[in-house]
Amino acid sequence: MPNIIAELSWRELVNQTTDDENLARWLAARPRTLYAGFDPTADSLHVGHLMALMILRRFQQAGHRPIVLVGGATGMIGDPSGRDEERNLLSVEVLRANVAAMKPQLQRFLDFDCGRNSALLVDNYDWMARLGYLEFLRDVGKHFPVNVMLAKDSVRSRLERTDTGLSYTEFSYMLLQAYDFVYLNENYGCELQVGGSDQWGNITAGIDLARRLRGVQLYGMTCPLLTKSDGSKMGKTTSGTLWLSPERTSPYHFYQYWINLDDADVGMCLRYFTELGREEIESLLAEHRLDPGRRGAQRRLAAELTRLVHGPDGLTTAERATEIFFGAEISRLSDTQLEDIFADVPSRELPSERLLGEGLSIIDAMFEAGLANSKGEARRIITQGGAYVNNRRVKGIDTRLGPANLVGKSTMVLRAGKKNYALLRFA
RNA sequence: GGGGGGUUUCCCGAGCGGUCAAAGGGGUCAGACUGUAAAUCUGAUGGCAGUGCCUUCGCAGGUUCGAAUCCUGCACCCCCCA
Repeated sequence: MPNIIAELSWRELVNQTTDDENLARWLAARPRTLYAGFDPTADSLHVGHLMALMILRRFQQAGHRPIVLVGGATGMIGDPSGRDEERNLLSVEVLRANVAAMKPQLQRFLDFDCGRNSALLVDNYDWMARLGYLEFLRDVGKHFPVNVMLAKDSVRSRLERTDTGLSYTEFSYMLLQAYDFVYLNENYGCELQVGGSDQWGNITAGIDLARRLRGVQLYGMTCPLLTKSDGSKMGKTTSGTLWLSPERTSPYHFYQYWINLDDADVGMCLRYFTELGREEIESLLAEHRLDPGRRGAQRRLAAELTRLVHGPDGLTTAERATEIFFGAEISRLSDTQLEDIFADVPSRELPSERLLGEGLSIIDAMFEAGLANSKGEARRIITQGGAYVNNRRVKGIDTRLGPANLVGKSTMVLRAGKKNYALLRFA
């Protein structure tokens, strides 16, 4: 079997393991079953999940069996790890819907139908829900010394803060996750848990519990926490999270995020998120150093990821839109071409009468198109020279738009700043 | 249950009863420079109309010519003692 640890190591995906000496050998001996947990806090996965997904994917390709555990139960509690505030709890119905929505996305990364190492999707609600409190305290809680729990990073850091507290509910979280591991071991032969470095405490808690409860030795591995060189969170933009579902984040925007990635982060992302080999990544980075302006590494990264997440069609759409937005002349396009290319761009329909007579004021146009949240903001953008109609800068605040400004028969392309487009259609 | 501290515009945070749409920082947005990058610099940053009106300082009342600033009640948060 391929040496999965070696593979993960050169990609710098290994932060810590519970057995540095033997883990590689243990994994090479025969196919193993491993799991990673995902909180179903939304109806889509996002970029923050990518690293764990890719790790599971690599394990599967190396012949191991990955289990995706969604925390239908633990999501109701909330993991305090890496959180500086108490969480809001989610309702059962919402969690259910979220879990269901995640499945098709997972299928892009993992093969759920490939024989003996098919991936598995489990929801801990299925076993947690019927667990009685007394039973749980007796069988699980008994094995957790409170002083050990208090020493865990996730708990201690929260207790050190004076402005927020830590509820008993969140404090108990690690017991639940520990129990998950034991449960998966008993029922699916799962012996390894992987997660972000902030999961270390929870993972080791599970390993301890398994040893005390069943006398079995389980393993854990964490990957580094994903942060960008400037300290901001990967996959977060001003407009919010970068989601994996096309409904929430269009392929174009997804693609653009990676194109725009800082030089400093592109190597890391290629290693973490793509399946390109070591040599190929090295040579991409070498080229990039010679001519960073071409953004060759970013382009490749964006292409690989967009194809993986949105398929070849999604990639094509994204690339074509990019071409137009950052190059070609808009005025030559027909209505159908526009519709195609700008499919991702927010559009707004207005009655065509508004173009007649005096015409539509540029302030109203920017506001109606959603490029400004208020007319004051529209005014500001225009005054400062950031407003464009069909990629031509608008000269002044008194500009009015008439039928002459239409591209094709009924469309107008507005832009605020360098990259924010919106369409106005007139019917 | 008792005592103390807190709740300000996107975030942090300052705010003598009037000159507070509210300092400062961060963020964000736009511009310049660039490589659809980073850094830097400039400007903007409650809403609508323009030198005025409206909404905002946890919630609800009250005192006052006038309150984010004072009083009362309520809610939530934190800390300490039981």
